[in-house]
Amino acid sequence: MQASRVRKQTDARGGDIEDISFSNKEIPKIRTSLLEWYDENRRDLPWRRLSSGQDDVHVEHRERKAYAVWVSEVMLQQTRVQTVVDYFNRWMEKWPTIHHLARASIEEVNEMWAGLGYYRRARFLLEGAKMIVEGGGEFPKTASSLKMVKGIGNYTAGAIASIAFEETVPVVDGNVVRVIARLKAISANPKNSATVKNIWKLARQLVDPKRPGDFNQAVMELGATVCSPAAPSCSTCPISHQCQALSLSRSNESIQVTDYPMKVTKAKQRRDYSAVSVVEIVEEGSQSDSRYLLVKRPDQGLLAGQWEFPSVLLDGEADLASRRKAIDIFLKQSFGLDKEKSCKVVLREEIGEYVHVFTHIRLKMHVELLILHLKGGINFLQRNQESTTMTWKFVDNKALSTLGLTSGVRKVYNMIEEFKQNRSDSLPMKTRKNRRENNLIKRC
DNA sequence: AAATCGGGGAT
DNA sequence: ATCCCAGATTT
Repeated sequence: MQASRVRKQTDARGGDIEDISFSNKEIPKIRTSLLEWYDENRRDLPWRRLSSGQDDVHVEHRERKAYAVWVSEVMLQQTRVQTVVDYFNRWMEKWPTIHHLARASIEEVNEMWAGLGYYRRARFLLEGAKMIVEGGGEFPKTASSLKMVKGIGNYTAGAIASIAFEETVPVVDGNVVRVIARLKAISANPKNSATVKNIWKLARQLVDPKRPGDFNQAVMELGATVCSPAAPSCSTCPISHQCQALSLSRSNESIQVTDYPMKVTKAKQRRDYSAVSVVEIVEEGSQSDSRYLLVKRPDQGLLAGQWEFPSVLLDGEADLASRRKAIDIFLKQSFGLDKEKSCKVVLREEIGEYVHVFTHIRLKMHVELLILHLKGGINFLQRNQESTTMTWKFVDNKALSTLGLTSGVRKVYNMIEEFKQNRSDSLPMKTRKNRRENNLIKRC
């Protein structure tokens, strides 16, 4: 009892955050000003074209909108509007309704999502679509029933319910936290669960029962365009008169609007190191059939289900010899490529390093290009693949440039392309051919 | 409560 | 470099 009191979150004046609420005077002002502003300033976004409101009575059309809102909201989790637009359009073109999506494969979905990040979201979307369609096809229409679907949490449930079905429920995302923290000058840690709970309570007070979907979008739109994290445009803000952070900043020089919400320091990333080998197979005789080897990552964990160049996670910073040894072992165990077999190394060269930064990992990749000449060609790998669970495929140059790839793999491929470009610029064709045939070919 | 899970744009 | 984005799930 005592302990929980001590930890209780407070607002700027040291008061109890649970005592903060919107008065009956400010609520209608905020609703009216915000909706008026939103009607004038809302961005024209693809998922808004279908979801304008309450006047469509046909169930089918309404559920079509709900599906579009669902897809957009999941894509928008921790992801900027600008990034989502193209992915959303491609997705809706391929799977216009939940019934189309329910028939898709996880492989198709993964490729469509490639580059967008947080790949669990895509898997949950597919699983949710199958669940709904196979369970009778009725789209869940309330926030509480929506939350039963994997990948739909508090925010997304509120967003779909209010935008597609006009349920009077709030949403709280990063924008809403910021807007409300400033409106009420809440200096408590915004990551603290008690603070989050109370911001939900405040958002619930505000949401306009006449236009819940538009109101929720208005708050988020304000947070994204006016009440921004670093440089809010208070002079153009429609609810600046209700903003306590702005008011405090005017009466106290040591206070700024951007002090709200409180900044939370994040943990440093773990440091990982990997050896990446871009394996290019050159078939005997036909130079045009040069192909790259891609392997599929496990369907759980980091970058689940995504394709990548063969790579090995290293113990730490490793020297060239150790990295090559690790790659050799990987290729032998996964594909039976080893010294006894009749393959030739046409080229093995270090391309460079690339540091890829995730939210919680800082991965330094050592990239090499490994051109192999196989007498049996690609079929060689086919025969040796039975002993492993590794899923792999070959992709030619053209396909690689259009394929859905994660950002890191795309970057590595660009390094390879650049390397090859430089090499062919600096070496005449004749020299290249001679060097390959006379000097660089070694036994594995 | 803390860790996991991407990627990119703005500063 | 750092922040943070229309977050959710797992541990």
